Amino acid sequence: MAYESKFEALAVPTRRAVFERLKGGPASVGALAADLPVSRPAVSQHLKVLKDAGLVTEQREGVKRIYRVDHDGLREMRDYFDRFWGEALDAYKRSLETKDG
Amino acid sequence: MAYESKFEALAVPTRRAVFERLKGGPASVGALAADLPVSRPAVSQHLKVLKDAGLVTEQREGVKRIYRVDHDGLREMRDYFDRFWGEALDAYKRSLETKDG
DNA sequence: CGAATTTGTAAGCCTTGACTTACCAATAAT
DNA sequence: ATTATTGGTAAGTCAAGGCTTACAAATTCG
Repeated sequence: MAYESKFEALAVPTRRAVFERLKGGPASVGALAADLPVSRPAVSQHLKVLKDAGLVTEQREGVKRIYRVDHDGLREMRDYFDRFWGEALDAYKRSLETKDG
Repeated sequence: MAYESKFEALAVPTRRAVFERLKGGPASVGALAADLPVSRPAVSQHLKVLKDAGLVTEQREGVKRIYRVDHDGLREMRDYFDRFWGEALDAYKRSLETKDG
């Protein structure tokens, strides 16, 4: 799963709010929509984007659909920034050594 | 500096390409544009967004402007996902304990 | 000063996408 | 079977923004 779609998914405030809401635990579409200032279809559409991006999972329970944070997808994003941080600092250190030497 | 603008800034592929290019070291607008399939004004506009988001810094050197990764802004993003990861896992562990107990 | 270099900005085009309402499908309950 | 609950999908509207070309400002060099 590429980063591309994850960055795009998390860029929209409403969609990130859905994602952060799921951080506290699983929830149905209706429950999520009840806490947000947008319509239920809007939430449903956001969940589809998050799911396609690999950031949430869907589990059918009767007529309801329970959404949860996808830990694998979340870890990818955490790793991206951990690595970015390390590489940026390495490059910076190298530039200092070059100037000194 | 809020997360909002940083997520939005990194969501656009071209803009993230600019940011990742800067990870390897500072560069001028023209140098960045030379490596990307968009015009120089486009790169300039992306840099403005990245700067306003606190992800890059600008330093004037004569007629050139050197852009660099803003380590503070980058750390904010890294910390965001580190924290998110921890909190999501905590919530998950709690849910397991509740079910078991 | 006048020409060249480097970059930001303005105007305009055009696609993308977030949101709403309306509708349909699927499961559950009486 | 009929009704209620839950949620995905289609169609349409509207604003946001990425990109380009054209232009202007600032610095450097001869």
